[in-house]
Amino acid sequence: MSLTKTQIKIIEAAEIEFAEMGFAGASIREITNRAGVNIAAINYHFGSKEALYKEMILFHIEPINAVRMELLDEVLAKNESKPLPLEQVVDIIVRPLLSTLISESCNKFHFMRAMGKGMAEERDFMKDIQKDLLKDILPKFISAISDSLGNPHFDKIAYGMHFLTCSIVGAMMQHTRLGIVSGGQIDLNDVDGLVDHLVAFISAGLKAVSEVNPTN
Amino acid sequence: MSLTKTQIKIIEAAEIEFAEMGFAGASIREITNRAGVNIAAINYHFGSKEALYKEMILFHIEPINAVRMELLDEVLAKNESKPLPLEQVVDIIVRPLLSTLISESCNKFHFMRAMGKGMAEERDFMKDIQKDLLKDILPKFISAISDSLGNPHFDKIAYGMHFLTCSIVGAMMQHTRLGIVSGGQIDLNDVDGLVDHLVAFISAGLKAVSEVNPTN
DNA sequence: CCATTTTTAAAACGATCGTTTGATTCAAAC
DNA sequence: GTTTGAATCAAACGATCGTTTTAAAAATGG
Repeated sequence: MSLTKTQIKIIEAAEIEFAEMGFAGASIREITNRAGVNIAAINYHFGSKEALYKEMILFHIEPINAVRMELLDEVLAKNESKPLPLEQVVDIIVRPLLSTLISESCNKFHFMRAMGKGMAEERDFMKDIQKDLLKDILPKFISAISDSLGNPHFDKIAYGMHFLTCSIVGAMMQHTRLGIVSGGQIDLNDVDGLVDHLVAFISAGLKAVSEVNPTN
Repeated sequence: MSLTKTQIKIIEAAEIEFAEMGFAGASIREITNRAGVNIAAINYHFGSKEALYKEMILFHIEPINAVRMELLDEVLAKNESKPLPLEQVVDIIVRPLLSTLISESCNKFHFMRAMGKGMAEERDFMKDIQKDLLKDILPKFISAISDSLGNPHFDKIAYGMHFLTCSIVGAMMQHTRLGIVSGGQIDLNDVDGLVDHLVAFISAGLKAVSEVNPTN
């Protein structure tokens, strides 16, 4: 689905409103006012508030997921059957996501927060979006991570993937807090610094999880 | 502030509604219906929807923070000036929280999700609650963690505390997803399993973050 | 240039929101 | 038993919600 200019204007306004108010708290009128379009434009162009939210997510994430898949397939092909270094797999999950959303040309801080909050929502249509986004890539990355960790007990993979998701969603949802806790010392636009540290955090965490109670 | 039976009834109903709908999406009428009280009861007993949310948080978290502080002071006293093992500090942050909220006598899954979502909100009153909750204990734990890590560059502490918070908030907010990603194999009531793995994940992650770019 | 479709516009829809009012019930104190 | 204050109740407050309707405007294709 290719989007018209009006649709993109609405999506950009929606990113701000959803980021600040969450899905339920966001106001259709606030979005359309900010976008400079009529109130009816959202229902005309998208069908509903829910559909607008979904389109906003897909608009940004689908290209990112395509890149992720391509990168993973590429390094898997290079490595044949050998397991990849864990850091490499985690990097492919994290870097395309954050470096796309935090770039000098256009910072998508609002979208990051809006999406992070959405991933935490429990409404049915939110879960459907999450399933749509993950159904193709999640199994492949779980498999690659499991191989990298030496195929530990499945519980370890489940715990690890859970914490990995929590870390990434949290880093997106609360990105601006990184500036606060650092007293302004960390530049929110320093995507390489963020990714390097987040990949290190997650990778080391996954390894440690896979080694808890090694006698079990 | 000690709470009456009616106030506790309302808070317990609010936990469910806030967990499922978020703060903005939660309905006063739904909460009071579930609690079996009149619509006006919330404003009579708490003053407002916001005040109810704040009281719900404090009701559960203040005792937990007291336990955390007591445990930290205790082990710090035992250890005199020596830095504590990192795992021990992280354990004191995580275990009192989760073992209080996930107990056989009363599972506070709803509250965990409600609070997790609240910590991710950006409304001013939410930020005020967060500051209230953290202002006494956060500096002490930051100091202890920094010591445990050998007092690395402050950026590492900032990144680490940020990811630590993301992991804990995520684990609370999305606790039920742990059952889904594990295909039901992980018991959501197994608080020791959750805490052991989460502490291992965070501790290893913190160490790795403090060692990123060791030449800098 | 006309016919057709697409897009925008103002206005109102019914529903629900958090809160307040004012009367009533209840329990404890004297 | 009376009084006093707290607690509960039904009802309504004004405001805002997402959505729909109806009509005008703009754009498109022949």
